[in-house]
Amino acid sequence: MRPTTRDLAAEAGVSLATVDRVLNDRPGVRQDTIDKVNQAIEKLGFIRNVVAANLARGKSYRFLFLLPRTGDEFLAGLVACIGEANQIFAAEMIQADVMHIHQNDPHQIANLLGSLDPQQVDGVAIMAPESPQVRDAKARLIEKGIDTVSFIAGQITSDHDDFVGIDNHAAGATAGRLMGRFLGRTAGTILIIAETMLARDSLERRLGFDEIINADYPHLRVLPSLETYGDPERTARIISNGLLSQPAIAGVYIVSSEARVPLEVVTEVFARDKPVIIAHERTPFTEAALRSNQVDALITQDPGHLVRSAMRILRARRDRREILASQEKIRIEVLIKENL
Amino acid sequence: MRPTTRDLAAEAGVSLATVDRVLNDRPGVRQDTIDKVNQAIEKLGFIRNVVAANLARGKSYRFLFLLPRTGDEFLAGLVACIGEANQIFAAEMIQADVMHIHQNDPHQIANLLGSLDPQQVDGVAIMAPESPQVRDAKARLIEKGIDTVSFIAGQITSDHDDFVGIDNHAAGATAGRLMGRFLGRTAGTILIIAETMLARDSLERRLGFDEIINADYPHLRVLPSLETYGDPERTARIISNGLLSQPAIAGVYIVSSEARVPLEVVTEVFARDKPVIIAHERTPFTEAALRSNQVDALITQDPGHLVRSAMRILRARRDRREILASQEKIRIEVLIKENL
DNA sequence: CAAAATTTTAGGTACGTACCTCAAGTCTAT
DNA sequence: ATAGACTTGAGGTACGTACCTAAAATTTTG
Repeated sequence: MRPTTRDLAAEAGVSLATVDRVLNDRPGVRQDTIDKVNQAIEKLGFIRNVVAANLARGKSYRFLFLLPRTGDEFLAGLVACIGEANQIFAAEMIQADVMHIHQNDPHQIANLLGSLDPQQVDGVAIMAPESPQVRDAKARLIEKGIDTVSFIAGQITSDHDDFVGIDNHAAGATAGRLMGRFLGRTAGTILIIAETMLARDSLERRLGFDEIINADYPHLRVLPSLETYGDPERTARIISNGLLSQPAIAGVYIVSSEARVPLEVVTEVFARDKPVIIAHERTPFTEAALRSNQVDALITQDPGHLVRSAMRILRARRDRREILASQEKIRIEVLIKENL
Repeated sequence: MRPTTRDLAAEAGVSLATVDRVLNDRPGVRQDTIDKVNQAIEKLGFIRNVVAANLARGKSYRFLFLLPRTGDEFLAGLVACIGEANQIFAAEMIQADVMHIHQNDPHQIANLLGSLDPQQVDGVAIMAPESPQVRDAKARLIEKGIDTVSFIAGQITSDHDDFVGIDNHAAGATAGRLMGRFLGRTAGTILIIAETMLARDSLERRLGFDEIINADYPHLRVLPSLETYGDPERTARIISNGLLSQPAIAGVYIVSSEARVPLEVVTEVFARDKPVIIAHERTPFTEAALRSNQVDALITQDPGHLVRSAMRILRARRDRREILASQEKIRIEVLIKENL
């Protein structure tokens, strides 16, 4: 059997109360007594039964996901995954809620973060572009005792803030490599479509993509990014324009996580002589597009894994526990028709 | 707050003891009382606190992984993952051990399974080729009250036996598609190297691979499989022979999970004019080969995920709980240099 | 209708830990 | 030496559930 606090007390030659004080960093214990207990912990290989501890504390974890308010399918999928994760984690008394934010209003995000009550929320996963306001608000949250992680987007604020998501530079490079290999000796230009290049993720993906194409595929030329601003009409217009000025389009890389509108437009415009198309994220739409050969490959990150990972990391920080890095590493997945 | 058994008892208008009998399927409760309690469960949305229940029961889960005795790197990685998983799951009183088996001796495997004591082991994850003996032994284990899952290899015995691993037909198809696309218009033959084609996984991979190549890449021809039987010398010999008779080799697909020896031989033989090489599983060796461009792509399954998934499934079956399918689905991953 | 069988209640203890109080012990400084 | 501070011990209750016993209530059976 695993040693308990009783065994610890006996081994260290102290009372249960003292063991408890040491384990929970309570004051009023002399240093050498602390050492004695720690030695006993070492010797017995005592592992605190977190589950019993949380039961005794009546503790539960309440986390919050702050997600952008757009209605795209990737986000809808994320919200669904949070619901599923709540089911799994219910047994461990973990519960996550979702709040939506205006992505382009850092002030509002900062205000919302500022208004969070440590009594109500234990940790927040924030999916928002980096900005000084948000960074400062995060720092204040941590001071208040609310943990934060950057979720999918955004940057690493400090040691207290993990990033849950993929390396977007590598994701872009992966897209670039696949584009290069799929095109083989075909020469031509590559259209890049993004919602906005102001987002750090899009920028990094593009950089990674360019790096590979420029280094290894000199017969391909990457065009300047077309920005859709999420507007279907604008998307149709700029892609058509892009085509007129650049007829020899061999590939299309859709950088942003919402691929639906760009894909629909591209599919319509290139009725035949379809270029190689690579997009991001798995949604019902992109999945169907992959099945029907409209898209050649998807670069994705598993939304379920993202959500569970964020929740596990937030919980581990609450418990002052280490995480298992290998489990929390979010992989850059490559999806083709065959491994859907 | 989440409702407790007390709330349940109050709501159903019965005592705690009766609630307990209903929850744990103990005898001595009239059907209409059972119904009353179940209605209260529905109404309150009662979720049993599994953690408190296990604490009260003093229950722990002891699982066993039966793995082949070969010394390849993929297996070594698996064993390491089991160690890591033990760390994670220690808090939930789950512990997994490893035993090694002779892969080609179904009799011995069956004997070992037969000797397991339900008092000592709660569940077994078995990585072994399918055989009637093993199938029967599994059935007897389930009767004894020990749960089983087929792990990576082997088949689905019954409803009581989940399979933890990838769809090998789809994995082969994925390899086939990548091979076809990477080769582009290059014509030639494709060398298939396997440890043995007697293993169902290798067979399925090959079938999936052939299906794609034959359907979509008529300028490529897949050669008969070369079987290494895990013997380095034999590997070198048959690959050299294969080359002599088939000079126009455009691609190499290494089907088995141990790619090291075949890769070393292939790399040596094709000093220049390297074919497209696709292999399976991520190991220190294959990872290095990918980085140094000796390999073009790896089709992998995440060993950490495999192990954790097997353990979660076995635990869920013990608890008579449902699993979250989306979390337990093992993905067929595509690894290239850029998304390692 | 009474006896027997079944069902239900009421109360307890336990799991491993947290957290509380009160008393007793041990220092340190004057 | 003694007050005041700090340190430790002993005991308790609690978390949500499991599981046990004895007795009470109800139903079934002859």
